[in-house]
Amino acid sequence: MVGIKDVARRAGVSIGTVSNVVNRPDVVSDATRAKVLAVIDELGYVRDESARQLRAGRSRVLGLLVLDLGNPFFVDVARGAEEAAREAGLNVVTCTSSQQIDTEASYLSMFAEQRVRGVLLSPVTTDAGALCAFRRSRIPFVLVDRTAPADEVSSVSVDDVVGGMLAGRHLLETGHRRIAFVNGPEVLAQCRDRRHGLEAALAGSGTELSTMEVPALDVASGREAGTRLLARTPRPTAVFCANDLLALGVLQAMVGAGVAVPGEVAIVGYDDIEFAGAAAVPLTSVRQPARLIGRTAADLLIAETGDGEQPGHRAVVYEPSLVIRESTRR
Amino acid sequence: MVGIKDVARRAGVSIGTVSNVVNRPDVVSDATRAKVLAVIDELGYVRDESARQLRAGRSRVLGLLVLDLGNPFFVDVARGAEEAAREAGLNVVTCTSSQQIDTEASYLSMFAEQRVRGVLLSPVTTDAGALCAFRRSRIPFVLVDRTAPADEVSSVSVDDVVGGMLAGRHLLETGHRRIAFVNGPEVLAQCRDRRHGLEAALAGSGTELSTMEVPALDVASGREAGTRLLARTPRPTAVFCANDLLALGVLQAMVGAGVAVPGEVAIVGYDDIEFAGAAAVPLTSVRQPARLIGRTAADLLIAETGDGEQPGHRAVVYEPSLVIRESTRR
DNA sequence: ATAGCGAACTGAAACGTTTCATCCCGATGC
DNA sequence: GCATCGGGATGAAACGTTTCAGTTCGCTAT
Repeated sequence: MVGIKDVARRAGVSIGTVSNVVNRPDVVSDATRAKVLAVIDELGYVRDESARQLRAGRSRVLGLLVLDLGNPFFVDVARGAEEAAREAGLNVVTCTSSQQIDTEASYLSMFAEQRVRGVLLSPVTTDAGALCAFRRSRIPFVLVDRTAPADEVSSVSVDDVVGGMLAGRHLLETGHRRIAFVNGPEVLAQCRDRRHGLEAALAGSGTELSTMEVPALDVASGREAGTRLLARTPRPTAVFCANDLLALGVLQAMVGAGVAVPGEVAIVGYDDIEFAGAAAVPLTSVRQPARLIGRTAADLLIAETGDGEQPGHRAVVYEPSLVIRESTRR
Repeated sequence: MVGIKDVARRAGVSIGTVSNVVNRPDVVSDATRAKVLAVIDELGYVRDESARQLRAGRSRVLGLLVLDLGNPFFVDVARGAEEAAREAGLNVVTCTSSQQIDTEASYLSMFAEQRVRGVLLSPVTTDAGALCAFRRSRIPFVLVDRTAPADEVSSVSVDDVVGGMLAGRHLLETGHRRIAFVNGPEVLAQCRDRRHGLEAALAGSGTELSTMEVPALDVASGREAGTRLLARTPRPTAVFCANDLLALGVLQAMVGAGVAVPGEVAIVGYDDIEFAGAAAVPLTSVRQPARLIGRTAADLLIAETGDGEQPGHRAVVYEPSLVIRESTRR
């Protein structure tokens, strides 16, 4: 591998000069700069980021750890974060914890070893050891899609309780009194909060609510849940899913079994991913501003990693909104 | 930041011993090891990967650069690659070129600066400068979802010509004689090949084929293409899309306009992403073994980065298959 | 003529590891 | 009692940068 000293020798200048040509081209004379650049090109020199970073003490990358990249919601979050990072001259490396607490821990320690500039984290759970251990590394981080006391850490999230309530109220208004809630793992705060919101909306309405917890927030789990719901008697007249992926799965099961949606069963999803509108029956869904979340979180993080005075932590909470489509049309 | 020498001082041992505790615990006595580990825990020492890598000369990560992470097909490819990498004790950092040649170039040079162990690349185009420039870095790489002469570089792909033919033949067999092809940017080999396959299948059948090139392979572009197709007279009786995302968009436009699918217009997609089966009308699609592609590519790459004798390049080509669903049912 | 100045460049230290030759020392064999 | 051995620890070199205190040198102002 060709290094800076090969370039220096070949160009007949010192190592420091080559470094200057690369990093502060203005302090070196035109003639020298041209000569060095020519040699760099000739030798195909590429500077070694690890040496650079070792010297600098910190890197130019942000870590982003999300629950599931198979969920377009998080892909959009990632896009937003990348945009913001790019504007600040930083790179983002995106990883998936797959909702596994140990995968999360392993990626966090990888980030710590890389001396990442900061971390955007959509945590599986905030009270477990992995996060606490990471805290000790003193690397700044911002929680994504998850609230936290603002005196401890910044966070950007959407009010999931309100989201659950929006869905619940909408189902009440459309006349449903036997509702099933297909929820993801309750370790996830999102899932707990959405349930609480739903329950609050339904409270005192005399509605019969049954909750079913599935192991993963994906289409396959939704399909399975849908099949199980079909076997129930009496069958619920509406299904609220913690997630659009689950909702798409449930929908598939219904359509496959010849059950009319929304005629016999209404369905509400969550996230309003792009595919929700293109589904067998376009899905009513609780929309979250995914891209904005990613962007805001990255901005907050970048502000906290700045060398200037620390801006203090903030907890940004966005409001979700309900997008009504065919799947709950009366 | 606490370094190895802080640990050494505190534990009353040499730097080398601490390093041994971390990397080769067996060569150090039980007593010393325990003492050092205690200090590591107490001080919260995390080793600095950049220093480690600087010394080692190469990193433990593979770079993966795909065309679009918004496309679930590539998410699956990434999953496959990560699986394989994890088994080899390597990490994968995944990036998206968004089909922009300059974004691609920028990520490739980032990979080169990181001294990544190897790169999995789904290139925008193989004949442009970005790739040639990267070649000079001597970092091993494998092409993903793209063929190349096996004497130059390894590749893992699916036969897109066959895929296009499968779609074309199926539409012929289902009686269509006026077909529209909604294609992505023709700079992408995938798009060119699929068109060639389609044209080959239709050749001599007296079929009227019109091709429309859209700027991006996403749902929005599909929707737009669908709207334009609706305005045509006579309207095509079938639409083949270079991509499931496009197909979903076209489908949305059709359904939105009250055009019956497959009654008035049949639709065929490509990739068979999970959402294809859950669409408004379940999509007929050309399936590609996404996860297997990622896995195989990573395996090939890892073999090439091994220190042993070089295994030589290979070009793996998988066969696509047609999944027939409602959208082309007669 | 000389002091002073600034532009351009140099040389070496420092960053935090890993590795390897070396050293120490107690035990073993004769 | 002495040479040998080997487990265990040490110290320093090396990795490729960046940075910064110096050095050189041609110019300008006095």
